[in-house]
This record gives sequence, structure tokens and C-alpha cells, in this order.
Amino acid sequence: MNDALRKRYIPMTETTYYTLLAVLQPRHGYAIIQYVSVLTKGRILLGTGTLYTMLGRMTDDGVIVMMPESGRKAYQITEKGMELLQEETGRLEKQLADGRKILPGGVSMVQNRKSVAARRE
Amino acid sequence: MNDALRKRYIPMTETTYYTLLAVLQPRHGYAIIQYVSVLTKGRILLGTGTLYTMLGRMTDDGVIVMMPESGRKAYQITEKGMELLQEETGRLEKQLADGRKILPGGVSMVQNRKSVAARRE
DNA sequence: CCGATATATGTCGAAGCACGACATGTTGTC
DNA sequence: GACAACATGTCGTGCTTCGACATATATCGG
Repeated sequence: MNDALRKRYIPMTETTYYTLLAVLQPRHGYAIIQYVSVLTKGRILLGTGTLYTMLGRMTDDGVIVMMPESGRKAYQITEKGMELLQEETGRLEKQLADGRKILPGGVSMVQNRKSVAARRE
Repeated sequence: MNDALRKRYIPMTETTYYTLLAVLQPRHGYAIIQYVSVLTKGRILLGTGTLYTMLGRMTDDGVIVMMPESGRKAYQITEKGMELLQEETGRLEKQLADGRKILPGGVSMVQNRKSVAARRE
């Protein structure tokens, strides 16, 4: 796989990752925003500026393809995109494993104070 | 915890995450670079520009503290920093879980074509 | 004692990315 | 007929990353 592409996309931003997940099935821009919002339970709300800029760049890079579809534009991931998604997933696993290895005793030790309750607001 | 701080640090970049892991114990700049390099088996090589810029910002934000130590400057994580690290670890878990949920059964469903074999190069 | 290498800290500028603000048009519904 | 939801896009700001450059001391072999 192209090395320049890997360098540009890995590590991948959170928004890029979720956008690629969304276009595992063909979806148009607006549908991507909604899908990601539902998937993350409202945690990630993509701005249109972010999304369409990103879709343009990804199309240029051949990571996704655009197929016009009665007025709307549907996007879908390509093989290149799939490879990047897989690779990034592996990287995330490594990072998380490193964190767990070094962080004191899982998550339990953090909850020695009211910090968890306080995080609610 | 401060909301502006959370907004600035989460999602956290890979380099920031590893730097915070490094200063769970007091370490000076150069030692951080080496530690992260060893921890990631050479995958991440922090540039000095990245590192010192980041250390300055983090010190300003109270995420780490600096204590002079015979010519060198040792840095260590604060409670704020700990909270951010924990929160980011949780976010990483969510992202990875979302990826696994949606990505076709490990690698298998993608293999409707010769893509997997081709991925080897 | 000289040069190379490792240790150590830092600045500067270019490039990339996220994102809010703005702009526009359609479709459906009350 | 108006308002909300659907749908796509541009532009500019600001922040971050990171490579290139700058500098200084310490250590060690020849």
C-alpha cells in the first residue's frame, strides 16, 4: 500500500475514522452526519465544513468513491480505505494496550474520589 | 473538571497521549523521547519541536508540572492530567468498540474479493 | 587534546485539519 | 404560505504537528 497515504492517514483523526465507518455502506453527506451521531449516541456531531472538506480530500486520495444518485451524492469506501481502516484499528489497539499496561490498575484507581460523579455535568 | 480543558485535549493526539503516559513518572524532555520510543518499539519518534512545544502548552494548562532538577527540567503529570488520560482511555475504548461492532467480522466479510491476499504487500 | 557522539533544550515556519459562519436550494407538512 | 428538516457546499480562523535549524555540555575513544 501507498506509503504517502499511510503517512497522511495514520494516526487517523476521530472524525475521519467514524466517517470511514459510515461509508462502509453507501451514504450521502447528510446521512453520514446522522449515522455518526446515532452510532456515538450524540457524542460526535460532524460539522458540514468538516465533513465536506474531508469527503473532498478522501475522494481525491481514492480512499472513498463518489457516485451521483438522483440529486444526492453517495460515498462509499474503497479497498484503499478499507486497508487504512484496518490498519488504524490495529494502531488503536496498540495504543490502548500501552495505556492499560502503564496506567495504574485499570480504571478502578481513579474512582477514589468524587471525580466520576462530578463528570456528569 | 474544566470543560474548556476537556474540549482542548479530547480527542487527544497520539503524541500527547504517549507523552502523558511518560510523565506518570517524573521525566525530562530527552528522557520522554527515549521512553516513548522504547515503549512503542520505535513506532513513535517524537520530534523535539513537537515535544517542547507540547510541554510548554501542557504546563500552562496545568496538565503537567515542571520542577527544575540540576540543569535539567523534569516534568510530571498532575491530577488534571490524570483525569484527561483516564477519560481519553475511555474514549479510545469506545472508538475501538464502535469499529469492531461495524467492521465486518474481524476481516472475513471484506474478503469477497482478492483484497485480503493483495493486502500482504 | 581533539573530534564524534550522546545528552539536553529550545525556536521558527510551513502545512494540515477542524470547525463555525455563511450561503443556497429542495421537500414535506401543518 | 411558512417553517422545519433535508441536503450540499465555501471561506476564513485558529490551533496543532513537525521538520529544520540552533546551541550547549558531557563523555569517550584514539
